[in-house]
Amino acid sequence: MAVKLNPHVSVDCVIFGFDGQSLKVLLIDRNLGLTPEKQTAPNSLKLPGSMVYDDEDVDTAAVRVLKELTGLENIYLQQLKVFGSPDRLSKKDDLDWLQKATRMTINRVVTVAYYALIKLHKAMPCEGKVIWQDTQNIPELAFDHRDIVIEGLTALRKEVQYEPLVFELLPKKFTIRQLQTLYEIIEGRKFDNRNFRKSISRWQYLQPIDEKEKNVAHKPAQFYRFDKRAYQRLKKEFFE
Amino acid sequence: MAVKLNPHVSVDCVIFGFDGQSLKVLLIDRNLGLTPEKQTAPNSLKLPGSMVYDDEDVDTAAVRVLKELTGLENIYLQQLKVFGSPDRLSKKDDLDWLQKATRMTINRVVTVAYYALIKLHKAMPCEGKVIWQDTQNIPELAFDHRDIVIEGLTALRKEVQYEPLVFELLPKKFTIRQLQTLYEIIEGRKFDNRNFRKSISRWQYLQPIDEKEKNVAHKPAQFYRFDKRAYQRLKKEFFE
DNA sequence: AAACTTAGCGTAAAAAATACGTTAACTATT
DNA sequence: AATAGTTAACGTATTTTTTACGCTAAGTTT
Repeated sequence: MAVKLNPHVSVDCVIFGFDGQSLKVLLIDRNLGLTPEKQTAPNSLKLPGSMVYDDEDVDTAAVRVLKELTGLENIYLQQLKVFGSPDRLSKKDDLDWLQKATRMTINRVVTVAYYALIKLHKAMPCEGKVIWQDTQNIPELAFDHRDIVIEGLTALRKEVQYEPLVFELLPKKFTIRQLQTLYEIIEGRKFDNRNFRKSISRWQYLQPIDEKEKNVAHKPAQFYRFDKRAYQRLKKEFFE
Repeated sequence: MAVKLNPHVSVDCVIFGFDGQSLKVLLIDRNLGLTPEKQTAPNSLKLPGSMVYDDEDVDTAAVRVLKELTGLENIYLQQLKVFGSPDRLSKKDDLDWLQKATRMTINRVVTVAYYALIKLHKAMPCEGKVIWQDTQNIPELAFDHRDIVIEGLTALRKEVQYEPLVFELLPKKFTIRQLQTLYEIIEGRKFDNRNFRKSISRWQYLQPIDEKEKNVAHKPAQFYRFDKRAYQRLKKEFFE
């Protein structure tokens, strides 16, 4: 490895995506491509992450992990929480894997967890190499990564109440139905469609575009887009 | 020092207190008690913090810092954010001080910032040794501690909207006026007293006690207390 | 006893949230 | 060509919450 690592601090990213049906989280199978004897036994799924380079900003390390994996930049990325228990690496499989992956003897890593929101329909270099796990059903993962995912879900559910995060997960053009479905999935409750429309009709940053659904066996829905500039302007005005 | 340190990860605590008039943050003067020639030049004020011990949970380190300083336990304490820029220690004074304080050559520390809320009127062992700085006016501090304080204020302002954090800052018994004043200071805006009373009258966890103000030159105010159990019960019911 | 000061209640109006029914526009099927 | 099936999109009445604003109460000081 060319770059010097800081063997004490890592970053891990909980990357969320929405496929129209359900909320997914990106997981990596650390056994993928390894010969059977090199593989670690169960819980081979983990979050994407990396040690922080020796002279690298921690936040930058998270951006790097995202870029390397998805090819995407300018993604919504937030610090989630630090996981700093001294026995985070207590499972033997995890320790072994870490040693092989970093070629260092490590017995403690404090990790800074981030969560990111991406538009799932975009083509990504990691396609086929990663697992998009449904967030309704998170299996046991490597290290304390299951806890991290759950913490990420909690944070997303909270933040989505106050910030228009859903637009980071939806495609550029979307219908009101898609918007409502996504809110319903994240918040885990149903909305009355008529009242939902009424409430979002106040959002000046939600703009209809000159396009409708096609080839659907029902009345085609209007497409909308998120006007980020309008949103930021309104937010600024609000604070003045 | 008897305990082995992890020279890469530290914790820093933004400790808030309310004296009835204004919101304060606890700062330490690192020159205090040093002979003049040993003192570091300007910006000698810093947040309380510590390196994380080698086998210590990061959260536990923050609890320890709080306990050592204030003697208090079971304090409201939340992770705030990680400050992980590689040039956090860029000021020469800061590096020198760190070297003296830890007796180690350190060129990078990732710090996990926490914020804590305490009841200011309680007696504390650190009394006289620390500075309670008004949050309206935070001077330049050591390291990036000014940024950390500002981040702490932002987090407090946000959280106070959704959680009854104010009761961690108020004395056990308090008046509605004190409660309102604290909200006004944290949120930086005024409330209509009549409407304020109306809105809090729905809070079932806010309970009048059998005591009123004494020796005040006006109608004495009713004292109230925060019923934490009732709050937790109501919160639990809400999520079911 | 009069003046001063903050506590504490109440009502009317506006805004937001909730509950609920019907028509519109398309495709697929006969 | 007509019918059935499906989701889009709109509107109104009711309840709840928020906002705006005025007056009396209960102490201390002079």
